[in-house]
Amino acid sequence: MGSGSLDKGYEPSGIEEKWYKHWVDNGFFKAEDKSDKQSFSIVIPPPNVTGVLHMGHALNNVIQDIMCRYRRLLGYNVLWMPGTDHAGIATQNVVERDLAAKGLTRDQVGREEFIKHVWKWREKSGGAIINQLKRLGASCDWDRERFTMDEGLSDAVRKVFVRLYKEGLIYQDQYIINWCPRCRTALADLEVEHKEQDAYLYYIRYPFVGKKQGLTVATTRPETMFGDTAVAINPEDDRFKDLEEVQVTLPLTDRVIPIIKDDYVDTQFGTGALKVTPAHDPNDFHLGEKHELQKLKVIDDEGCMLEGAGQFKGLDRFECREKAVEALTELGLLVKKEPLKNSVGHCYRCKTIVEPSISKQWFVKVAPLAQKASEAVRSGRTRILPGNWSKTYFEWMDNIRDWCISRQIWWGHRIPVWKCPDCKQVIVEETDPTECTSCGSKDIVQETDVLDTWFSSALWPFSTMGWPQETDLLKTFYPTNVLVTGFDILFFWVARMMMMGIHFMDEVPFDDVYIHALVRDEHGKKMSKSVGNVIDPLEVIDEYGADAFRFTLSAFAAQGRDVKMSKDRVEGYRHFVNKLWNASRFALMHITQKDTTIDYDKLSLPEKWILSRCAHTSLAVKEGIENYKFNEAASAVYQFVWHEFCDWFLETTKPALYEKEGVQRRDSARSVLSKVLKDILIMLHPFIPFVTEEIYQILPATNGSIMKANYPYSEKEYKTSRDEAVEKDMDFIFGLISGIRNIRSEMNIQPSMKIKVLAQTTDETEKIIISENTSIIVNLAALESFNFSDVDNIPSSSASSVTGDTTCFVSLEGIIDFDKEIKRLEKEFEKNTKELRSVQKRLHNESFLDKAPQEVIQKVKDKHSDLEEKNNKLKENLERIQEMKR
RNA sequence: GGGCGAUUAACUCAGUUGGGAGAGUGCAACCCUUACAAGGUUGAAGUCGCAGGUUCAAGCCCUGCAUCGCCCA
Repeated sequence: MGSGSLDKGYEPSGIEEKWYKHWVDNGFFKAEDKSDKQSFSIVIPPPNVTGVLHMGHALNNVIQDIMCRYRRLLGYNVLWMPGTDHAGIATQNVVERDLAAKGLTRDQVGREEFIKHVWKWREKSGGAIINQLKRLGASCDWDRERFTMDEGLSDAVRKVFVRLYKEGLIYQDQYIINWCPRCRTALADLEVEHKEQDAYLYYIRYPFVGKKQGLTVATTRPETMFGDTAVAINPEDDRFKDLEEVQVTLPLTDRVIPIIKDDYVDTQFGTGALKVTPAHDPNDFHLGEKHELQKLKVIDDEGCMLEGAGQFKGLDRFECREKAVEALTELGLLVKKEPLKNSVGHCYRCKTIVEPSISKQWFVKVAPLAQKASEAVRSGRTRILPGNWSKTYFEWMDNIRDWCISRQIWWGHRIPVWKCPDCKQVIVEETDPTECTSCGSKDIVQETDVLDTWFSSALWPFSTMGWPQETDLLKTFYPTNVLVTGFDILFFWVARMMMMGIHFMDEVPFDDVYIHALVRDEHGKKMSKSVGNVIDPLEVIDEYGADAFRFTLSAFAAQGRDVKMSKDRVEGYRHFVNKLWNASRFALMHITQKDTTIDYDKLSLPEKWILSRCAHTSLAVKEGIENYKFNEAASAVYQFVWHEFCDWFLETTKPALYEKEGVQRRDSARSVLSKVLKDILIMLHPFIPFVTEEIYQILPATNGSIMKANYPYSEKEYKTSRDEAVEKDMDFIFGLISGIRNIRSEMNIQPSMKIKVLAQTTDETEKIIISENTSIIVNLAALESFNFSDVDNIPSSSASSVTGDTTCFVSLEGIIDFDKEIKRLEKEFEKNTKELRSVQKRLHNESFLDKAPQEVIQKVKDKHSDLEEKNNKLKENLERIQEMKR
């Protein structure tokens, strides 16, 4: 039970740290390994251990936190599994940079020493992002935090590798792969980013043997010519119909290479003659396989030219390009060069241009795994939301190529393969071998490569829960309910988790995959350091508070659209938090510990109304969160709090609270206020956890932490509270008040000036509603008096407004401006007439009456009579005032 | 070249079984009314990208086009 009061203005800085600590200290984020409660689980997409929190992480984790906090309010046993991945290449780069600052290279320190350096770095500065997630309010079960290089997860990696190898799904082969000459490692196809660049297309003549004439080939990469082992033409190409030559000489070398024919060659591109470099181009590689061409590697691991380049040996590949073109020009073999835009692959970690290169690497044979993973989504076992992403998923899964998993770096899971140099035996076991299983030699050597980081990330949903042990945690929480991620790692990660989960757990890793938007800057541009449009989430939190920031992300997180972020927007939602704060401050002036029960028989109309709207809102928020429509949930509660609870309810209820209507009315108002505020706080807690906890703790009629509260929705409560008839009656009163306020404003009546209003109606129901709520009208429209009048007693100089069947006449004795009032009424009349006409048009349309459903026709008819009635009244009022003017 | 998405008020965007267009910000006017000026009241503002089609009825469904963006090759 709380006590005390709130400071005058909302100040986030003090409260956030305090409550976060309170939650952690009390173990509120902890999942139970075994429980009778329903379970709900999410594994975090592990951020890089080198990472710092950016907007994408913030959105991603706020969404997860909303779901976890919401499920806890529903009484679920919730597991939100946190952790980081070891980001092999990225981390190695960071540590190498550190070493370079001391004038050292990794080769100088050696593998073992280098790994020690990485661990030291990790101790010191790795995982900073974890603390940043805490600033955001993330309610992860931190005691279970995992790291992909932890012992347990490494065991899982080992087991998976061995099993896949023994099943024939992992193999080693010479193949064309993407090589980053800077990181000096192979990359998976996915890890290459293609960017459009300005380049030239060089036309080079390859002379026929002993002749001047030859075939002209077109290439963007002249330096690879030294690796050419054929020239290919399309057999259907008319240009080469009469060609008798079968060989050409390769310029700048003394080699002679064959002319081959293959319908793969695009006759539209270049000259129709294609130089074939099997060792340095993926397409040429396949062509080379087909035609059994030699694969001549001419570029080394650092991007420098090898022997085959002759005089250019040792040059950097791009330098060689220039020099080779110069030499060709001198020989008169460069026919022309023309500008061209082409797509060039870059390393996703260091942005160096990758070199396609032939190399011996380890691969996962993914087709059989992908097929099942694809099927799981096709059958609906796992849902990808929004649904259109499943198309992208299928597209990839169905055209998947084998996954290169070996990396020539040191930081990562070392491939558990040993080779015996004596008898060539390959040993792949779960425990480290000490001797050759075949010849018994002690002289066995372990593979030096490590595994791709994504290989271990692919096991994340079950390796973090203790697999390969059969833990309670796995039984309770696998498969997880949902995976939340951006689409940028749909292939990298989601697809691979699906494959591994299905293969090793016999069950998909998650029921749903929710793909959220990317966060961009306010103009829709991708945030990037080089453009300088990055907004640091931590700075935003410092400035506006985590709650305002979280609410902004939620409110903009519409499905299928990017989130455009700017500090102005956050400021707007900070105002909302402030509004909630002040409404609570007001409530605290009135409610007491005793106001815990509501006497449902003694409620006023506004009280019934706010309870009904509150029930409506709790359902809308529930549905929004459960259907991943966080923006809908956020705006439903925003609308309710600001424009229903604050704007109308608090205002209507003030007289009762100030005891102007007796003690019984006061207590009723207090109890309703107390309940609704409490419900609002709980509904809002998943979105803005800190401020709701702060207020909840102070509320007199609550106990303990808001994290232990129950979400305010049940079918039963909804049925008793929701009352659409009440909402309609209340809307009528509000409409009436707005009508009078409009007159006040348009006629420039000072707020301090109290006015007299006479109402006239023939509708008995409206009469009753009005009489029961006159005081509300008098208060909110700032009236001196409000009375009924009969037809004959219409006050002479008055402005009028029509609501339902009721006309209110605002008496403006001596201050009325006839022209103004005529204009005002004319405008209203015009608007109403326009609407009336369109409705009439539909009712005169026979096919409409014939074919539209009965309810729709009835609705239109009702609308018609309302509009018609209103139009008559407006017309009467207009005529009357025109009469008065004369 | 293939695929996906966007186009609605000045700006940012909502708008699912198709029934006649909404919000926030901004703008204008008035107001320090005892929770809140980080506020209140009132108001102005849109041929829903263009052109066809389906339908009694289209922002929503279909076809084509334009512009912009993303992914894959």
